[in-house]
Amino acid sequence: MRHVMVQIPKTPAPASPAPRSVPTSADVARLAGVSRATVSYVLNNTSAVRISEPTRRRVHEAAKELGYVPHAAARSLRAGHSRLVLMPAPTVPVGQLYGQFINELQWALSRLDYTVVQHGSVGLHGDEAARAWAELRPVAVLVPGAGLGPKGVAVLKRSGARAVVTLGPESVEGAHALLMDHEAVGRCAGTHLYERGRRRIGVVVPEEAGLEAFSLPRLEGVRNALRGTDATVTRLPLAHTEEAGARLAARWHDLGLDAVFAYNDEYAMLLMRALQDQGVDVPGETALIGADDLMIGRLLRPRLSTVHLELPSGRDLAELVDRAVRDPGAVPETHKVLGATVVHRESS
Amino acid sequence: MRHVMVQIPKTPAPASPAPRSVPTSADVARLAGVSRATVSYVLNNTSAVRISEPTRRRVHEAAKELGYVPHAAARSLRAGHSRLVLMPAPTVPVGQLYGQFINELQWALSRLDYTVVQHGSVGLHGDEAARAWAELRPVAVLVPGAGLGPKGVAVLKRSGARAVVTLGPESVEGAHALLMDHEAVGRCAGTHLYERGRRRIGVVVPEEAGLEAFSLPRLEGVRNALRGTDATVTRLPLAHTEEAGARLAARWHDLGLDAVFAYNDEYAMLLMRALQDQGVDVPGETALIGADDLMIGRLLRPRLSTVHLELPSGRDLAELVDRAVRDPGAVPETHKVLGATVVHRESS
DNA sequence: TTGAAAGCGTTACCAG
DNA sequence: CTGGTAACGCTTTCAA
Repeated sequence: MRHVMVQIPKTPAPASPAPRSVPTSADVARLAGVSRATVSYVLNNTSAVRISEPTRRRVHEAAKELGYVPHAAARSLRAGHSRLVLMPAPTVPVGQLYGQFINELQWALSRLDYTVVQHGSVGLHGDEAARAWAELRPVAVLVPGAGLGPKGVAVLKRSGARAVVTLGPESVEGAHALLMDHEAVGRCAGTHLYERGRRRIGVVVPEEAGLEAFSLPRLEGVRNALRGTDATVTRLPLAHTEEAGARLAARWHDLGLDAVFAYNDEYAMLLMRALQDQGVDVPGETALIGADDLMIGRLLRPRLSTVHLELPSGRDLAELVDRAVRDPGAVPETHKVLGATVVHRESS
Repeated sequence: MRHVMVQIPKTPAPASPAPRSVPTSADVARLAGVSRATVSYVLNNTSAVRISEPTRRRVHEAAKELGYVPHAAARSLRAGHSRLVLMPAPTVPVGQLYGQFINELQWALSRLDYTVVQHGSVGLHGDEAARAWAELRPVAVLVPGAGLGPKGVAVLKRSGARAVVTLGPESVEGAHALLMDHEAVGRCAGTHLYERGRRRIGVVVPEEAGLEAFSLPRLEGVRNALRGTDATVTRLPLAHTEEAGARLAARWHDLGLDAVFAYNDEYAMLLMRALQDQGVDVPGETALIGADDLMIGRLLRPRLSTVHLELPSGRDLAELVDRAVRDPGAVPETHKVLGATVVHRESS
């Protein structure tokens, strides 16, 4: 059902103060009785020019009185470049792990005097999105996940982006790459389960769209870990609903698995509950391991084994961006940044 | 420990193709052999002017060949306004509920031809942040939570924002308000627990910073629900860690509570686990209710009672924004938009 | 149907 | 130390 807004009457606004047009630096200059250049010098603390203290004060007062705010577009048009770092806003509900990383990154970049914006590019795909981003003439673009091709990188660079950094499974021609290879996550999990003596291993693959970029490499990682052994790998599609969990658990004995890597801790929790409701002993009958090392894993009984991911620090990435911006000609760097380690608890 | 990036050597870039400067509409015009005006007409499909088909083709081809992308700043500078809707990027790890809402909203706004960006304003507070936003000259600003005062609203409006919408506990002078009163959430929970016969009621208040805007109204709501009854309300500060949960549970018998409203489902899960580890029966000895109606609540045993929140639809909000932009003179609307209903499961 | 020119708000250069 | 002026890229009015 659509939520209907309930309007609350308010007293009419008190004679709105004449919708003046937006004040410009010229207005400030007029009010302060100086030239526009002087205003610019004062407000930007230009060190090449000395302005008398009384003049400075008059300018600052005039600016405050008018509520003057500089026009970023005009400024960067004149300057020929901006300090804007753009990243697409996440379109899928993203874990707290990633959210925290983004935050750290934003903080680190703003310390370096960049403005960070997340562009809500819903429905735009690949190079289409790249064009939309390019219109804002960002000095750098950070793109998590796949989806940006060499064409897209070229568009961005031709539009003045001095650094394009991808955070994803593989590097893209022309862009710096932070390789976050989720294959390693699966490999960790697979190896762990094998070492614990398990041989018939299931791998949960979320049915929710948009997660393939992570889930398929993780599945592949398990396959790679077990290639050439006597273990088998079974792909287990699973939607993140109670019913789907129950359905999967219902056919558990037919599946005959003795271990599962559950994509991440949230799916692991779902599956653990479903298995327990079904009377399947964890880890006795079936070992279970998740990934992402979320808090909920520690709260389950048995405590959930998991693959802990170590993302790069926001500061490191911010510095990479800054370096790339300062030296755009440099050969794109490629870094492996996804540390994956098993946290062995009770469920495996 | 700081994560160290591991560099992977790459083959040098193949003689980077002459770092041309970014192509402008003048370049397109030159290549197509027409004037800049014609380029603008063609690329914007200006209906007031008819351009011959061959010319159109030449312009399009030239634009594609150069990889021309229009300069948003120049465009909006000339136009005197932008189609940019700005919202601050969330600084605290935000629940999936809110994340989904943001996404829906972005989609709806882009359907209406707005560009949505989330501004990473870390460290900036209140009116300081408002100034930073104003520099981008957004046509509308959406601000969740408190923190924006009437001064901030004024700055934004003087900078040309035709709509300022707050989503928070109270309305702000001059801005449209979507009242998301979390007091109602607490009221629901308190009433529910009272009706279930509970009288000594604890309320979890997260110790994590940045959540006060939600947690305090929720606490207050419980107080309001129970004012004038024989029930007592005890404030329970709690950090979201296993240890903090165990510490709280350890003194449970001393506290002598028979019910808890746990701020939200995540804190409820933490507390439920700690209580169960301590041998406290839920709901027999202590009833427990969360909020936000997350998936994890359904997976707990006993299943977690919760307060379900109904946020406004992204479409409704997008339409409010659009209306406000089209008619900036209108009296600011104030809507109550937070539907709160108890979902009674097994834990209360 | 196309072209020339003005102007949006800034800043940097160069005279006073 | 300060003021005039040009230029950034684009759209739009007016003239051809």
